[in-house]
Amino acid sequence: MVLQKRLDYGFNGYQVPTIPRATRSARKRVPFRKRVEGNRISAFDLLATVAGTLLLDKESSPASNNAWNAEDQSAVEKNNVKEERQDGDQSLKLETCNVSELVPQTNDPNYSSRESPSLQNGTQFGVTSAITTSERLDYQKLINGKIKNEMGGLACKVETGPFVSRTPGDCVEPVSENKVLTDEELDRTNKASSGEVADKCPLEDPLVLDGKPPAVVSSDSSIKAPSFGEHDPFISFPIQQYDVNVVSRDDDEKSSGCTHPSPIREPFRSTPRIGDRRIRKILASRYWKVALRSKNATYSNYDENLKSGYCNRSTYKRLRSGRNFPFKKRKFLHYTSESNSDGGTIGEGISDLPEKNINGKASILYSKMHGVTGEPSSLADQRKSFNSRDPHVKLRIKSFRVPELFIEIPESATVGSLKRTVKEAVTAILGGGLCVGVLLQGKKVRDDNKTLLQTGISRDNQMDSLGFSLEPNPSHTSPSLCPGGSPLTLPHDIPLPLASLGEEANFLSDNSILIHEAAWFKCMELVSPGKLYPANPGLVNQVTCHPSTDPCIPNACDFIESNNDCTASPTDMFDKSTTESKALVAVPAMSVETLAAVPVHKKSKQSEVAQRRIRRPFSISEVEALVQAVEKLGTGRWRDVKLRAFDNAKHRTYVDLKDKWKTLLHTARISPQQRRGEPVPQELLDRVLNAHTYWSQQQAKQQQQQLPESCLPHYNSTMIGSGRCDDDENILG
DNA sequence: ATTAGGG
DNA sequence: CCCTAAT
Repeated sequence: MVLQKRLDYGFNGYQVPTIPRATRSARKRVPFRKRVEGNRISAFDLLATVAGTLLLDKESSPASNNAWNAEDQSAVEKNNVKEERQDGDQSLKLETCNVSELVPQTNDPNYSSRESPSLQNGTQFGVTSAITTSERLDYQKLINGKIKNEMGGLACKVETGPFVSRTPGDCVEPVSENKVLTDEELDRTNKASSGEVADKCPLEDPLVLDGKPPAVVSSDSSIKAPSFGEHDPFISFPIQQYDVNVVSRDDDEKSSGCTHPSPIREPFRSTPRIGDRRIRKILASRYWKVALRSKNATYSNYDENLKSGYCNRSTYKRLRSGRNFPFKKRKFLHYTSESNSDGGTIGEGISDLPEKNINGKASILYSKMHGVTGEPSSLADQRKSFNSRDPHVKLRIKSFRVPELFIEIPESATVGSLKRTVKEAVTAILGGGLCVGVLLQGKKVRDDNKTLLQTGISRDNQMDSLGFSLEPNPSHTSPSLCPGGSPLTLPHDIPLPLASLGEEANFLSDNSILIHEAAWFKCMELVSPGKLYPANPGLVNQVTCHPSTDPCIPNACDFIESNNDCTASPTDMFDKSTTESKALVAVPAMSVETLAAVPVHKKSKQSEVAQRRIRRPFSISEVEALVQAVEKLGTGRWRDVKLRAFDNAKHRTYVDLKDKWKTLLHTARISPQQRRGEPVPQELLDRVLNAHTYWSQQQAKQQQQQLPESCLPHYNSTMIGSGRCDDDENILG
């Protein structure tokens, strides 16, 4: 129960920082954003925290959880029926967590064209598949703020699908994921598993290495593709894998680029039964581990827990949607880069590996990387440019994938604009927002100063296990990317925990993590499960950062609550709620508002521009209509002016009209020489002045005399010589 | 949600 | 046009 509350509580404010301005009608006023600087927490701290928490959670009784849930569900449903279809946001997500396929070449010409199936299919794609599934599911939940009822069964299936074949209704083992993770954590931290000993390095797991991607990939299409909202002009396309590679792979086809809603009920592709617990555990842990690298996966972790643990999709949905209500209308014009790179290695100069470590030839390779969007097919051809001089290491990277993108675009947008948008996003990523990671035998090569020879890359026997990964560069605020937060990328192999932070965590170059207040909130929740910390916007939270030198050994948590000025504890809300279910409804709503306040990341200028509405100068006829309406209605009734004269102009809000009147007035008052833009006929400007004068007088009179409206004089537009007052709507008549 | 006003 | 404050 505690877990349930905590999870719900902590998962908000997610994309709050990025509040794009789309169509005016769709824009949602959001509370003043505040910054909470200095929320720092090390990934390891969080790991330790959550690991411990999960250990506790694992012990919680599923039965009791379900009991609570069943009870709660009805209550929640009653309270939130209206949230059923609050949002039809559709977003386009280009997702990939991928790694290049690298085809090492020896001097043996016969070897040159050989692929590295183990690395590709096993190490990378298998993982990717798992992530993709979970992320997509979660993504849909997040974006749409809803889960179709049909999703419930699916949700359970999704949770286990990739790993163990289960029947659709199988929702037992609600904390199975936790359990798996916990075991994994124990493996990692104590080098001793509570159960069987899993491979220390999952990447080396034979099943993963040479196995095909989990069949769940093919079922991805059944999860994504949310239905279009009726009132939402935006379309989202969950394009999970934006594969720019040259080599087509069947594995990915079904999960890539699907933009069409698919029957959610499509049965989950039955996965080859893997009964072995150990394998399952490994896979699951991998799933967790990788999933956390995406903010979406972030949620999926908990979401899965939530769903699987309580088998109650309705409650889940409502809680979810309830929490998200402030954002239901939010539109995302920007595109956000999200890291879910498999490597998880970020920073520390890995990005410059091509130049440094692969002399000469590397530059070609690198430039080709950047040119991926333009002419990806030429990548493979670059192989020929690798001369075969002995001291050189010859590499062939057959493909790269761009990191995950998240794009939302109005459905009124043209296909061309969609293409451009995607292109820009991809280009932006490739243009500098990337790190390149090097993987050797599944391990990240962090020391950039080592030579290839020293590292062993030059040895033929190592070539099979050499890989590259494209990863968003957290320190790089790529233009048009990440306006609301840097990608969730971990400096080390950080399993699950940070997933809970999602986009709210920014990883800094010093291995510390700048977290949003929401993230802080989650942390505190995890640290003190019994206590619901208030999400006080003014709260300055700090978590010291003690990155461990051993990525496998998380440090102890060291939270420092610098100013816990709790004024309104959410627990108070529980006190007023008779039932816990109500509290569960209430708390998320509160947390949303508060959590909504914390964009840590500063928006780049370009993203700012991208979000800004396009400038649409008023035409003369529009000015005419505006002037006429104001003459009739007076100033200060902009809503009426809008309805009267601009009801059809969706892009003109009453605020716009008010602003335009303001500028018109200003224009009328300045000399013609000072005016810019399309000249407004002097006649109109005169009318503006007259109307303004008149209505100002009326306003003054009204204030002085406190006369009722019916006594006010009739404004006669003919007094300025041009207009006629034939308007029956003139209330002053 | 509107309105008013500064930027 | 944006953003905020005040209704």
